[in-house]
Amino acid sequence: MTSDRPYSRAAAALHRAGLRATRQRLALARFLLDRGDCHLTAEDLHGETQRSGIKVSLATIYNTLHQFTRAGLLREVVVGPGRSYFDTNTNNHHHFFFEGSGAIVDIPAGDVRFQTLPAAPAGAQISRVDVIVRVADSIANKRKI
Amino acid sequence: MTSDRPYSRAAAALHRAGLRATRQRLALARFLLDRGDCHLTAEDLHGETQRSGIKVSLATIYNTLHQFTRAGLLREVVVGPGRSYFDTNTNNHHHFFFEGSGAIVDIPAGDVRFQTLPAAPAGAQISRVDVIVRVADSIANKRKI
DNA sequence: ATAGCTGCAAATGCTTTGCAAGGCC
DNA sequence: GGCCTTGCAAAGCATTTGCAGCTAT
Repeated sequence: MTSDRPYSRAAAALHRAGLRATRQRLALARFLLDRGDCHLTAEDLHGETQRSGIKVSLATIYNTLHQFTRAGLLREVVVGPGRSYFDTNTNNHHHFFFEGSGAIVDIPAGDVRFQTLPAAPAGAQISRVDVIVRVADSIANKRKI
Repeated sequence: MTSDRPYSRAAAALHRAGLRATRQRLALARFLLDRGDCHLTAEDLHGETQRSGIKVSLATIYNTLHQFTRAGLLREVVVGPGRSYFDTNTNNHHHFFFEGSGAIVDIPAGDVRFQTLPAAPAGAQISRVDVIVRVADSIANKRKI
């Protein structure tokens, strides 16, 4: 099941999401799904596609990232104002955020277990619980947040 | 101890933070410290001061909010890209985030208890653990995030 | 054929900065 | 008086949008 060809994985994912299999979306899907868990900004992804000779405009990257997120293929992680990461790991898990470098690193779901969680407010239901463990790393100010 | 005059509370807080007690900072400190726990954007605060006839420029609001945050008088809460709230409650606690309306509401620290927390990565120490409970409210799209 | 996509560039929205004038200690 | 602050306006950055042309189905 994990041995599907990248091509069909990406195409299937798009099809499941009800999105047309355009050249750009296939390229981005393959870029994101082939790689293991990682965290990218739109800018990062744009840089990588360009370096790989794939022509996709930044606007399309943004649109596509949001479509993928809506389709459940990605998760958006917000750690600071004006800084959105898209996470290729959509399973339940959490994040370390390095305040000095601005990097984020996965925390496996099993490493965070709750003893108590609040009830959802009346008329609302919990859609997700995000835990961000902020850590102070020594490489302070390498990249300001 | 809670009966200090607002004036001295604000002035004392500034002094403790090593900030000069200027008219603007005193006004903002009083605005923020007198009010119970709440969550404001820079824009919110600017609107309120203006409505109260206090003249403070938006740039100064931003600078001051960050100075206060650095001094531990406020906490910054980030829930979406391009949306920073400043929280007047600096005690350990967490937040509900209403995806539909964009509102945030405190969760008392006691309502979230951990059974397991990950160890800090090598060479780093945990500075804070933020829990954001995202809830889907019915007022969807009142304010897009 | 046609509804849906893409790309560019311009627009938006939040936030920061540069610098002269003003105010606290 | 000297140095920190302020305010304005302009710059900056990440992200979104409008619209003409292109493309999967």
